[in-house]
Amino acid sequence: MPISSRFAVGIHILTLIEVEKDKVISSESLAKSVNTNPAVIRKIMGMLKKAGLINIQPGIAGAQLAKDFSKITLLDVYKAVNVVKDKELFAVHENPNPDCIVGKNIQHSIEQYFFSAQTALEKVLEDVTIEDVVKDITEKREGQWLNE
Amino acid sequence: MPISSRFAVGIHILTLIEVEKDKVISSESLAKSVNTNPAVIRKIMGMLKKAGLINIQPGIAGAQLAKDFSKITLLDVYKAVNVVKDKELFAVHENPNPDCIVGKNIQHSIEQYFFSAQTALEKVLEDVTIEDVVKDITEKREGQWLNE
DNA sequence: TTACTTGTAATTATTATAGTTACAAGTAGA
DNA sequence: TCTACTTGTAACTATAATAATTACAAGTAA
Repeated sequence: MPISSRFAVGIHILTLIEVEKDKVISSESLAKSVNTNPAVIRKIMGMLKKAGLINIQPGIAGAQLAKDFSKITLLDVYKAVNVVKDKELFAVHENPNPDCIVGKNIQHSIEQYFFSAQTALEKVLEDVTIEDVVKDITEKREGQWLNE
Repeated sequence: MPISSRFAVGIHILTLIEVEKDKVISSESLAKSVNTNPAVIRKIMGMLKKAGLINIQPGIAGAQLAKDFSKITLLDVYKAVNVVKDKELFAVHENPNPDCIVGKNIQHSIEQYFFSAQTALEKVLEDVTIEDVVKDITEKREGQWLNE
């Protein structure tokens, strides 16, 4: 089962806030761009706010980035939207038989490789910022804008 | 949601077959070591066989590795047990709005980073073999064995 | 024949996802 | 204050994967 699309949607939200920073962004307009329900967007935005990535206020439209877009990494978003728990990208079977040499020691062995793999993945995400994503997108501008 | 424990169980199965290679290994004895149901083990063993990692025959106990344990990587197991589809570790939201500059281009941008991250993860798995896992375990031997 | 095995289907409980609806509560302009 | 809008959140749904379980046909070998 893939890692939840909350991650991709979180990136989408932050990117759109930056690209459309001269506009007032509501959960409604974001939902149209993402093509989902405003409540889904609000839930994810709540997570992004909690992580200190955006500023939003009850009752007031107009989300803002809480940091410069060059300082927000994909790893920040990934952690904010809670798609993968710390050190738990890979499930390990519970309670292998401790009376078996393999059952007794396999978890400790496997986990170190699983952690290495997860860390390698997260390192890649840490090296990409919202600025990179914004550049990918704006370099392809074709004059199409939301709410115009 | 974590990557299925089929992966960890697959590694456990191959490791036990190697460590106990002088014994006759059945789905029953493997199930005891893993601490699950024999039918679960048989299903995963079917996947390992299909991937050319083990040799098993209907009606006959006694699984064998189909390759030397130094030639079986964790990536081979990961692919065999089908826990992550090719290029689909991360879900991407479907159908973003093509009338929005962000919606139109975000997927292409995001996917390249997602693929890089997934590749980095898989590269780590490719560099670990069942031999490495077996060594981790046998270096900790304390005289405990299954079926003795 | 028997006692065992594997292969596989069907069923279940559990859990996360993603969407939907509804509404209380906050905000701001008229 | 009234109105129109917004956010925050709860409740509910449908869907899908996981993992365990049971059952049994079919293969194997003494």
